[in-house]
Amino acid sequence: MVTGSEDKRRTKCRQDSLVEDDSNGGTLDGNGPLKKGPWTSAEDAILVDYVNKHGEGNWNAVQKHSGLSRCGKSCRLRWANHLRPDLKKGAFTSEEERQIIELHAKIGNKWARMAAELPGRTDNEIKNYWNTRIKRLQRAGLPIYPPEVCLQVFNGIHEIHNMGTVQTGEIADPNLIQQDHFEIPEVQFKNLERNRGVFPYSTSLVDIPAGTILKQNADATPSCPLMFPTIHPSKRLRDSETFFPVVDGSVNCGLPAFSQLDFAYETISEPIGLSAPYDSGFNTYEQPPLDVLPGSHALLNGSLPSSSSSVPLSGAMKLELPSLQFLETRQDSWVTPASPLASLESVDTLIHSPPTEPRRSEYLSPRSNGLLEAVLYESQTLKNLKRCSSQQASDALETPGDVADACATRWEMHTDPISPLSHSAASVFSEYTPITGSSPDEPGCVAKPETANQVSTPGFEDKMDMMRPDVLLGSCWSLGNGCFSEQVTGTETVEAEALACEDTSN
DNA sequence: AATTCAACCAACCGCCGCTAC
DNA sequence: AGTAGCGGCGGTTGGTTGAAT
Repeated sequence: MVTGSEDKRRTKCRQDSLVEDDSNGGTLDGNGPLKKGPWTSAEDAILVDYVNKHGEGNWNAVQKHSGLSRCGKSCRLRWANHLRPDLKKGAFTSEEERQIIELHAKIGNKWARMAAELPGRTDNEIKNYWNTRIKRLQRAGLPIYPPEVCLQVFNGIHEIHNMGTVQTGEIADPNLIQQDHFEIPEVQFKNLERNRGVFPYSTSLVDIPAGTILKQNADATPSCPLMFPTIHPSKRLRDSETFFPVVDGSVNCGLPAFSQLDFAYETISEPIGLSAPYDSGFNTYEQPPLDVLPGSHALLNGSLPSSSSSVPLSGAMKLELPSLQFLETRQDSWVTPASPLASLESVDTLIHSPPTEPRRSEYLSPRSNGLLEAVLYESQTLKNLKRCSSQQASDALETPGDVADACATRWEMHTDPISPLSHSAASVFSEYTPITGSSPDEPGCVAKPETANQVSTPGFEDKMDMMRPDVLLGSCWSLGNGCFSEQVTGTETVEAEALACEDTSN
């Protein structure tokens, strides 16, 4: 029985090795079927001889003229990867490794382009090296990019944004690579890493049991966020589909990466501390990590994936990160309309998620709108907090003491001298710890499932509540395949009401 | 000594873009 | 304009090797 894919494959093989058919079937030169597998030295000699005589190219003619029972593709590959005289053998040098990392940070999985920058090296070689490295770093829970590269790339992006433009699409001119044009939104650089470095409680994010969706996202967020390798448009959707595979056999939110990681929205205006952990074993980068956090991860985890990464998060490593769609649709909820993120839409229109409550971006984040808004937000938060206290005092599920503790905690979090206006990703996630339902840093208690139904008055307060990451997170989760169902149950209510508020206010 | 596992490597596969017809 | 062939690219797979247990 021939499956569709098999049939397709046959067709493809026929196309790819048409010469083979011609020679074996048509001319039937006696070579028999095309050979596969490792090349022998004799075959190598034949191929080298042929190329020396006829030059490179016209690979399908090799079999005809040399009697080699290899398809043109195989010949080309063999020549390019092993027989070319200008190939550099041996392990990568430190300089080459550094180049690879930098190039990957800039252009992603463009192996051929990278190979062009590394004379004597092949794309396959670089690709293998990178994949191996990724696995190693992933296993070690380290980010894939060292701090220097992060900073370099980040600066490049800032330059771009400062110029009011965002480089999108392919880098047509290889020289542009040197100019640090990237395809990744700036926001990618700011998420977890900053929070990790600033918030003492941010590490709880990575304390989430490995393999959870949160971890996946945390992993997907380059702790030293650089960029996401360019994915072929035709593959992006496919990648995004697989980017959130079943994790630990239980979690499959069916969401593209960044749907949660983006909740590590930035809250600090300080210069980004791109002090990401790095591969300490990487000899090119000797300085110690500036901010090594337990549980930090490489860009692609899980099997980056793929990512990206296209690595199924759980097994195969996807090296590509998926779409930015949730990054944009969710994170921009915390980004001012003037945020450069908006211009990033063009980064990859294919990956933008369509119906994801764009209205939420209408709510300005106090974290991104200056001190005044921040003060207002804090004021509002306090107001909500008081309301929350009174509401919770009557909540049979909690004792008065619990309420007091919870609110005290919330206040503490909100008056955090370090980041009075911030939610760390960790805090966001911790809010959804089903144990108590209390949110450590929740400003208005609104997202708390038990109290969600108490938020019935549309208005500014509710808007503010909806701006809260836990609300957004809940709505994001609610898009999943039932994962975090407990939380979703509560948040869906919030979200519904939030949307109702939005409708009302609109 | 046997087994397991990770790292490495080579090769294949499928898709895409370009070009010639 | 449509199609087929070709070359190239990126992802993936499978085999080998060596270290660890």
